[in-house]
Amino acid sequence: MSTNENTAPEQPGDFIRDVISTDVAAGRTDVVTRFPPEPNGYLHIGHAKSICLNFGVAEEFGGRCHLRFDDTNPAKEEQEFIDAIQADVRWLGFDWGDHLYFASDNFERLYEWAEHLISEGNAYVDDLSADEIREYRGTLTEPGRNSPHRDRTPDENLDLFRRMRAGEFDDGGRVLRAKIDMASGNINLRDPVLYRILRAPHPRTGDAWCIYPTYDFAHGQSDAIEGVTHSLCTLEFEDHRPLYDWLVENLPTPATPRQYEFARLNLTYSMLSKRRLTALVNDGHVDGWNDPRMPTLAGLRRRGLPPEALRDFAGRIGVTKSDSVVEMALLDHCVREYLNKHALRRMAVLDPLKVVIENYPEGETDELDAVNNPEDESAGKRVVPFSRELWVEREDFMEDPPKKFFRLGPGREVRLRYAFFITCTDVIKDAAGNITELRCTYDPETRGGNAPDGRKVKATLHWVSVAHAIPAEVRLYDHLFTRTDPGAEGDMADDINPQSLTVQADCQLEPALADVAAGETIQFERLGYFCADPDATPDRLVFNRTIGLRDAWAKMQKQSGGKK
RNA sequence: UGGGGUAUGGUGUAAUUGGCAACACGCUAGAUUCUGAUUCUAGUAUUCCAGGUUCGAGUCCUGGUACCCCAGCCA
Repeated sequence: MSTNENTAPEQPGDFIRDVISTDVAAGRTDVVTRFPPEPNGYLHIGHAKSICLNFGVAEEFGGRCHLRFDDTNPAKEEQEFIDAIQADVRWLGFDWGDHLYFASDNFERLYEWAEHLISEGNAYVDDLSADEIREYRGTLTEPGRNSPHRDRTPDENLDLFRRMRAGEFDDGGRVLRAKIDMASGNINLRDPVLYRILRAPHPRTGDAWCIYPTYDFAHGQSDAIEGVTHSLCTLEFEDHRPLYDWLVENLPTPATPRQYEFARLNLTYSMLSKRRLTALVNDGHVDGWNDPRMPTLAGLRRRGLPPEALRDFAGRIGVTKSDSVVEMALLDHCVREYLNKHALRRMAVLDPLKVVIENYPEGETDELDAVNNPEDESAGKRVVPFSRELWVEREDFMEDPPKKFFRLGPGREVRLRYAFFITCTDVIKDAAGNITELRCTYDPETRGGNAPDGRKVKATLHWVSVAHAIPAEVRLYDHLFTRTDPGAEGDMADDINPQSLTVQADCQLEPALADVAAGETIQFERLGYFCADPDATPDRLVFNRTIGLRDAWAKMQKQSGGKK
């Protein structure tokens, strides 16, 4: 992932990198970070920011980055997510080597440390119910009250805690709490719960445990056990840092990791909360976690976004502590910029209109050279078949074109890309007045796309030979939501874009598209970038539109108040 | 009338010890073009507010304001 440019620092600095630089300068040269997902859903583009930060920082400072699953709540976690998350991180382009960890690997040690806390008088078993604990906790402005069980002796607590582990109590019957300060302004310090009783099969530990540590009791300790030096997380954990530090201080941990918080990513027209993405999937608003409209890595991948573009995006948005909303247009730009340089060009007609070249001999076929990628000569050329009957894009013809419309119209001459100039001579309609076919003539002298007499045309159209065309379905995706801030007012479901998916069922592709590798993103000339979808069958290919090309004409039409 | 954070163009970020507010995206023009794409050129617009210190403040001081997070036995 490193560039051959040995000068340009591709990643600008940020406050996190500043902190690490300072630490390194002070002699703490070992830099260890970690990406710590909970396996209760799929990764999304917000996670990509964190992944790029954690792995990027580790690489830049010659350290390492761990992949650690924070799997402390078996009620919500599944093996499917564990597998998917690993696949997504790899796809994004990162490698954790041997450093794959699970918080659950530390369950035994965490349990011992809980007993340690109890022995030191720093934790106690509470019999209060969840409701009572909430009530005793106080409010944001009023201090809490001590639990009546707060002053049990260490021996009594030890006995109770061991019996919790042994399964003597019902789920939720008792908890272990840290003994800190029920009057703290920071609610996380009002005797936070460290262990709860929960009988649910754990994807890793099965039914070995019926008590599970909370996030707070597992995260920092896992960092310490792994030797993580810089524990990077999002802003909402800022209030947890005092607790993180308290636990590390009061436990015989092998190291003292430090937590730093940065702002999570927000993106216009999308929603990046795992809880709400889960709801989109479960409520059937999308086809699954990898629906191409989803901001999940699996969805973006299926839509055809290259991981390079995502990494570029992550680098450009920066890392700060201020809440912000990044425009989707920036992501779009990163995608187009990468694909413009790397994607092969092909021709495909999404909404076919037949053109008959009247002066072209029937049954004859010509083979024309076409460049695979004008931005990359090494991509070579291919041959495109031409014949008397062709498909062109329906919207590239207007019977009564306005002055700004450069494309085909009665009596107009345009270029067919890499082929010939053609002139429209007749428009054929059905009984209902719909245009069913165009009759044209071509100029044999313009073979290859240029006129020897130097005459110009105002437009170049993409096309496909009818006799050689491959049928396909093309799925056009738009923003999943109509608002830049879905769910900001009312129900998120009300903001779903009813036109987020448009299916073009009978598209016609040039033959070279027959054997595109699934997952490869290609430019359909003049239309956009498209990616073969696994839904394809032997007799029908399926393509997803990754993103359209910028379209000055469409913009003009929009601005002049819709189409005419 | 709790605690923790954050404020720089439309958006996201930058700005050595206080020294001409910069980069990118977007947008608007124009040039080039066998993709109305790409590329190129130009333009557009910014320091939350009020005081203060200073020759000079985005940066330092004082006082405000706005917004975000926290009352899971979720992470």
